[in-house]
Amino acid sequence: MPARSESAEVQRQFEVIRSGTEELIPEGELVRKLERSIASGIPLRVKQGFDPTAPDIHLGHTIGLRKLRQFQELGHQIVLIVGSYTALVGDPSGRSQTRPTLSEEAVLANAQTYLDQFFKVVDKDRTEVRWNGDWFKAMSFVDVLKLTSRFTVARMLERDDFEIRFKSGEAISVHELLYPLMQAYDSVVIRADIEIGATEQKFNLLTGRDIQAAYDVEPQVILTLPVLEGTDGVRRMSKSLGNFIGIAEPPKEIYGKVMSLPDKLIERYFRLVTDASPTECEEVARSLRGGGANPMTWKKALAHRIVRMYHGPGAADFAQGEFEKQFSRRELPSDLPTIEIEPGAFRARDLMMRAFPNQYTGSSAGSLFKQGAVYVNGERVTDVAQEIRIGGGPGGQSEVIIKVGRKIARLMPKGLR
RNA sequence: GGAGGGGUUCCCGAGCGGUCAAAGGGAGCAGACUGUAAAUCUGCCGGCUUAGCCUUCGAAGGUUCGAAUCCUUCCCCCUCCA
Repeated sequence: MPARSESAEVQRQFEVIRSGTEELIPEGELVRKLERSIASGIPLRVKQGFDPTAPDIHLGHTIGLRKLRQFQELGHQIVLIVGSYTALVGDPSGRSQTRPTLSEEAVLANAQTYLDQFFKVVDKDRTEVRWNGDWFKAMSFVDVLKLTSRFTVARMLERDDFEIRFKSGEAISVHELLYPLMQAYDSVVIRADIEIGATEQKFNLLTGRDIQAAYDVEPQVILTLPVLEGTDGVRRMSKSLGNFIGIAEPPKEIYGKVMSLPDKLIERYFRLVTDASPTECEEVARSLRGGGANPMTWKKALAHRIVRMYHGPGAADFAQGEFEKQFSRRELPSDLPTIEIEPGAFRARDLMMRAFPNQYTGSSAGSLFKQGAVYVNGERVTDVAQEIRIGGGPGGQSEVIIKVGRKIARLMPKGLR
């Protein structure tokens, strides 16, 4: 290949890699790695680690996964590290508290679910999956001492999370200090050329460079990506905060959650978690800023797009149709959850609790009645004791629709139909 | 090892013998308004067979008619000294 087209290719790849990133450190090293890779035909090894602490991949994770996908399309080798051992420590990043450690079994159980979801975004056939337990399990205490001697306490405490916790008097367990070193050591073992992660991972990623150098491995380039805000519009998307949109969630659920996002996140979501081109994103931004367009219109397009990416166009159309039906026209959803119940007379509150099993305690259900949140067959019911008859006898209804806030369910007598 | 401070309901944080299921804020849920947006206002916010009762203030004991509040022991966290 002539030198000119090689350098053009380096330039092209560099631009793709840099797009959408927060930081790329150091850029010069990336250029050199790309030059060497393109000249030799040996792909770069691009690493990202995941701790299988909770078995749901959400849109926040997809930012990194989509970047990995880009690397695959550029012909590079993706290495996914399943943090089977690091999960036992718990990443202190962005934490104000020590994480509870998970049992080994729980970690293994989560990992498979995780991988299935990874491969909705990255190409499974072009991915190397490594479990870091494979090497950590084999390490002796002497090996651990060797690793820990390569880093100093002062440098570790420079790290923002630790510094804040330390100064504010929060507990930091010694084993948490090991986390960045473990992640760094992963990079030594797999000889990572590039490691990607969210911005809060910067310290861990940089530690990887130092530790690699200490083990005579060429340091990795680090690439950080923006952190996605969750459905509350403020805090980072996270399962434990309950503000996440999981890619394996049902289409209607994803669509609905996207619609509940604050308007100010529409453009950001388009840019960070959809396959919209930069030109399209620009158009969205212009339209929103211009003030002419109803933000809801764009949000619906966003919701449709995200559902389509993970469940296909049919599901996206369905979710949109259902949304319009249920929330715009206030009609019943076509897949109304139905619960069969033995015929008889019920107090309204008991019936409501039967319609939404395990969701309410007697007290919370009672207060919802008081607040006028409960509708039975379209009529607001405020008396918890109001009698409702289901099925056979006189006054017995063959179908009762109960609506509580945004939730809705149908009760039918057993044996009918 | 020594000295001191602290552990309160999902989170922060008041309370320091009865009037405490425990102020206030945040989060959450619901109602009004709406576009399942934002802002605003209102209500709920331990549980139950709900004008009453039961369980809660790190754990276990104890004092008292009565304890989140006092005492004892234990567990945990932090600060300073070594």
